[in-house]
Amino acid sequence: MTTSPPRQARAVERREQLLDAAARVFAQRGYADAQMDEIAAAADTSKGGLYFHFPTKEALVAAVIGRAGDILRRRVSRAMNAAGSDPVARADAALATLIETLSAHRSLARVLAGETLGGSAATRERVAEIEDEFVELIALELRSALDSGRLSQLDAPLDPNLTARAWVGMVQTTLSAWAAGRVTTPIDRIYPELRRLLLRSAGVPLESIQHIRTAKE
Amino acid sequence: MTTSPPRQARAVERREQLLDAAARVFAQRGYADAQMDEIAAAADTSKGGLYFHFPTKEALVAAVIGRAGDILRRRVSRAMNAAGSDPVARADAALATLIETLSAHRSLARVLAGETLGGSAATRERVAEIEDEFVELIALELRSALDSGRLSQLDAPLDPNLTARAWVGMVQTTLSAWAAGRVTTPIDRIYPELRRLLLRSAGVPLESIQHIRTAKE
DNA sequence: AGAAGCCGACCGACGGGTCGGATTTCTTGT
DNA sequence: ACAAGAAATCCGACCCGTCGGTCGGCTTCT
Repeated sequence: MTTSPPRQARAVERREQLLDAAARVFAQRGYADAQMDEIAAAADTSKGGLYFHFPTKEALVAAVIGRAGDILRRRVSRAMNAAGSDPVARADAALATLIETLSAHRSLARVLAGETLGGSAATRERVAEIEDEFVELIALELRSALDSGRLSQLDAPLDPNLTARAWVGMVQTTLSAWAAGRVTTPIDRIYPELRRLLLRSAGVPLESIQHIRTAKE
Repeated sequence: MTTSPPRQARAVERREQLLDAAARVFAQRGYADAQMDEIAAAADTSKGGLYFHFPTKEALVAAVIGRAGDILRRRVSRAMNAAGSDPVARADAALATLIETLSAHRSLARVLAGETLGGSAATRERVAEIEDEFVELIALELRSALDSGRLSQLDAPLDPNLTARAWVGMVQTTLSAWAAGRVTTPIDRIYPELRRLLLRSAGVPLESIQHIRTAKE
């Protein structure tokens, strides 16, 4: 997929540094305005050095996006599993972790928010896929929550996929606006607010909403 | 088309045609991949002709985005005013109109969804501003709904701005996924679902949710 | 020594933008 | 009505700056 299988620890580490720098530059300039020279400079190397690790610019964004997705996915699923088996608690953990992670690494948030768009159609596709993965992840929990009967008091059964998508959109848009500085509310006030909105929209009884898990990095 | 139309009107009309073509191409190719030659061809003209009406590519996207925003804003506010003074009904009308309009003109949806990103930072800024305008529009209704006491039974007062932003995000993400074909649910099933989610998240009593306004252009 | 990693001057396609004219549309004088 | 001319609109070959990408050689590890 990349230039060569990086077996040496050193190469892996360097690669990671390059990805960090690339993520920063992409996040702040956007794909089109980010030039390979600039990324190389940001990583204290040269264009040649950069091209030793990544064959094309396209491949570089792909790697950046892929890694961002991996990081998020890994953290979120770990948190969900740690949260036990209650679907609501699991969904809650997912939300909290998402907010934690994205707020701690703004560049990650911006990369996923579309700053990397503008590349090829394939790039846009990749970002959309990651979004879809999260939708699927949430939809799964929703379905099992529905089965467990915790939200059964609703007038009509909700569509798990649509609801999950709407939730993801809510969180993504809000955090992206926050990352861009368009929302001045501090994150620790954003979290409970979003949490209430989400749970309430799904018809989770208010009692279950009381306990607020404190973010822990 | 046969006789001589008013002088200025002709230019305006042509400009409109060019914007239509540009919107289509931008929507389907994205900003970077859309070349001026292609847009010109899509409008049955030449690059020179295109440049007669728009000084730069940047200005062209700006115009496309601006018009998209104007169209949406105009339709939505008209629908809201037609809906009377009840905040919930007004918000509902806004949602319905948004969905109607965007689903009827996919290119409009994709332009606003970020297919035009990848240009300069100014372009991204412009799209964000339009989003902000809608957030403000909704937040206004929310505040007056709060004042009217229709959602007062909640445990804690909700933040109008944050809630409005979340709503906009919900709708935008869902419709954008729909426009890209990532959601197969037909729009007429998306609408009531979103509607329920939104209203419920704000704590609107279920009784008020019964009446579903049928889309009418 | 040999390989892995790195450098940076250089190349060349690509596409935004220009420009001198062609063509159409409107105005005006008769 | 008609022609002359002016103004508006359009055409497309060409220009040229901008990066993504290459490559031969240099440096640093094993």
